[in-house]
Amino acid sequence: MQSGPRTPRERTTYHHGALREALLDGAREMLAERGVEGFSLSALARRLGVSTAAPYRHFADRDALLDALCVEGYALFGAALERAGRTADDPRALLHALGVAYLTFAREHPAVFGVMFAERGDAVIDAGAPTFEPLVDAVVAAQDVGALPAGTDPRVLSRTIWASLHGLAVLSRQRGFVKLRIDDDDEALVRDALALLLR
Amino acid sequence: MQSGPRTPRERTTYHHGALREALLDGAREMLAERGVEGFSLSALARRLGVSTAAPYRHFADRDALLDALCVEGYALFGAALERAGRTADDPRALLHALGVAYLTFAREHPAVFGVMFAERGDAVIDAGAPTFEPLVDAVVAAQDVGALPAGTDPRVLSRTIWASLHGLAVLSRQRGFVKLRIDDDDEALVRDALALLLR
DNA sequence: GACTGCATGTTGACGACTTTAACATTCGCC
DNA sequence: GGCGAATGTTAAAGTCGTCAACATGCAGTC
Repeated sequence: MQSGPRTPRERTTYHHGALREALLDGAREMLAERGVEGFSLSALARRLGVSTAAPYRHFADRDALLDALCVEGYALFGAALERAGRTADDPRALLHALGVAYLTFAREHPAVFGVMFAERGDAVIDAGAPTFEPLVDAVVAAQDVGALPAGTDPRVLSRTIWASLHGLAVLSRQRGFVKLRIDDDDEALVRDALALLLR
Repeated sequence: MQSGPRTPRERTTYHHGALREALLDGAREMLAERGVEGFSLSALARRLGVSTAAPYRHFADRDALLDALCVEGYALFGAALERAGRTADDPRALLHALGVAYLTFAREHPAVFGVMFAERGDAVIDAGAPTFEPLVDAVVAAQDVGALPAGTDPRVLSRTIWASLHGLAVLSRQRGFVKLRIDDDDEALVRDALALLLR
């Protein structure tokens, strides 16, 4: 009756007891260890000491499990952004904190981050919607103090800043900046980007 | 002795004659039609009317074929950027043209673009290096006319602008901006971004 | 407390995929 | 003309995703 095991673990009970959570936990681990390409439902079931058909009692298919992980990821991501935002008072510092949190999340959960922003169903996209609200709020605050042009649609500004952060996250995650022969940390990446974006 | 067929095509000769090119062409098509997930070496071989083992005479494995496609893609991408750059004289117009070309390439070759910037080997990353030189050159030119701060390392500026464009490309490609309820075209995305980045 | 239904697991199988080893054919060169 | 290397084929192993048929046990009812 114990909960999700982490290594190929033999069960005494016929029912696992908490397979759904164990699948999510295990999938998260396997994703972190092997990446999306190396993620296999069969291997996951094996690791949990359960038959390869068992996961289908909890998820329609492999993609549904990944979708669930995405939704979970968006919640984590949104929480991280919101937490980071609370420490800052100045709108510039706020945007900086959000940016660093953005890159940090991408660096700490590279596989989940990758899956979250890969081609997924509409349900996943909808789940992601609230995640980025802190960013829009911060942009509006920055407009109020003149750090961003007041006359422009805040959604347009948010989109640009979001894209900049996202691009930094994606490119640094896959060592894209190696091509420019600079290898700065998240802090510097965000600082330099905001130096250009804000006034 | 004819070259690569596009549909399951029967051959009269034992040797295909141009299997390597046919594989690359076919892979490009299949990638465009079905995306990376839907890309299968077996299906490709079948479509070319060749055994499933045949591709292994030309590529070490599935990934090697995709790598080759990436290298090809970088060349195409770089050429597109360079071509777009030639039409503009003003550095601001130059950056704008490069940006639009960036988004256009991502939109027209979404699958290849995705593979190019997915986690790939070092060889692929090296192959991508020259692709982004036009961008660095344009940044320097923009510094000269005061559109970008002159005192800053151009590589740092390039990195920021590159990330912005890349983020725009990635997020608009996967409908990320749906969350902000705006659905502009590439032109508008780039214009708004550069309005913030340049002075 | 036995009965029963539903959630949850297992078994076994199918078809597709990647990859390899062993064998066949042909091209190009001496 | 002959021969080796390049390029195909066949057959197989091993993995994976998925499903149908069957087994088990938990929960609630009489």
